[in-house]
Amino acid sequence: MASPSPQPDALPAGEAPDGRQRILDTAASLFLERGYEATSLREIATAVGMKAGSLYYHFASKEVLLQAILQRGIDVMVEANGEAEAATRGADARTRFAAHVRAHLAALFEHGPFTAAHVTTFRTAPPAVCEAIVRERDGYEAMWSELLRALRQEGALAADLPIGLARLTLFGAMNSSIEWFDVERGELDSFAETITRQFWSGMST
Amino acid sequence: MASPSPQPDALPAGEAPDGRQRILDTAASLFLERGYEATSLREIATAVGMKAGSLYYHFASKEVLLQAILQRGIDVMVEANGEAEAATRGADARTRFAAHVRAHLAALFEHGPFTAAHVTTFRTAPPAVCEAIVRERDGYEAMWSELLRALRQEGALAADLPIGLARLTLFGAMNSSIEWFDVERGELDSFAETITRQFWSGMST
DNA sequence: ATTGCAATCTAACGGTCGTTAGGTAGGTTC
DNA sequence: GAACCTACCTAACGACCGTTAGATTGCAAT
Repeated sequence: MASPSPQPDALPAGEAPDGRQRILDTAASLFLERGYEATSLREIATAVGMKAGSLYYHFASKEVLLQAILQRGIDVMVEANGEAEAATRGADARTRFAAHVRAHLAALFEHGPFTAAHVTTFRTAPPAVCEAIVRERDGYEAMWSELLRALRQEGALAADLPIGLARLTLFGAMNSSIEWFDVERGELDSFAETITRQFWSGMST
Repeated sequence: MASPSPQPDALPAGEAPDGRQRILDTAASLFLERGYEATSLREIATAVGMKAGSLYYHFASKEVLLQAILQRGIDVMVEANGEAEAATRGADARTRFAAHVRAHLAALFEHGPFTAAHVTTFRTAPPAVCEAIVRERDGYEAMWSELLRALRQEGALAADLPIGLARLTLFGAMNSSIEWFDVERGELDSFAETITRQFWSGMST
């Protein structure tokens, strides 16, 4: 009979991720690429070098596996956001905004497939999984709303800016880059700067 | 043995959609809500009031059904875009831009679930389906790129605006509204105007 | 050497999936 | 009224799915 998950999610220090970690990485990649329902546990197991039944030593069900991945996706975002916050405390408004944009994109492209898999999978995830992680999700969105509200209060953003809608369009633009931005070919810094300028100053002359 | 599809896709004039049409509508809704893989033919058939096997009188396979829906999704977009083009010919740059934004959002929310299902389903659709519709998709995207290029040439958009990237972020922002905009509660006109202003003028003061 | 635990495999279970062959009811045409 | 066509239904097929119980392997501690 399968025992409960024996190890935490974050990999300890250096190298050689163990079985559970490799399952998480591989499954996140496959969920991102093909979707949750279209990916079978046998596919995941084969990619990891196991048999399907062995996955149940690490995860109680496919849904629990997805939940762990989506959870980790938020954790990556929140952490990147916190670092951007700390690194630009006291800086001018545009610099802070740019740092948060860059942090969000870094979570999507530079810290494994977890955040990207979260973004593409959440909407159609099983209800039980959504409910289990929706609180942290709301928390991350609230962090962004508070940032925009603070910038507006400083006079850097338009006084009549609808913050909720502005955040959603910004999220939509950044998250959609999963579908078309190739982190191997483009520089993330210049990409982040372009998106920042686009939203900060608009497209018109 | 099932015969080939006996009727065209567009409903003729007035009322009472026939079997094929109701299958398309229902399947598009379900694909949009739960995703393609997560929706079974038996679910679709039950929702339409049929048995699963009967769907094969109208569609040769589940993939062909999806392809018809995605195709229709593009058709709706292209048509809305063409109307916006015709209705604002000769108008000033911002008016034309706003009309195209409004047309794209109308395709998402006011002409059935086809375009929305297209946007949410295309990325993870079976390769054969993607290849079958990618040409028309590219065509629609080219229409937008040409619009932005024309506006830039008129001097209405920033001379150094990266058109490809600007189009992608705009698409990302508009299409993401599928996840959060409720057409029952909000007015589409004011929503379109807010997004237009956001991209045209930016958020900063 | 023996015990014990962690991690994986084997082999199968019931269920659901997309799909198909063949039947059938009702309307239209000759 | 016989033939035909349209639009469904019935019943099943094989494949694959998530999941489980129990066996197995290898290493660590005793």
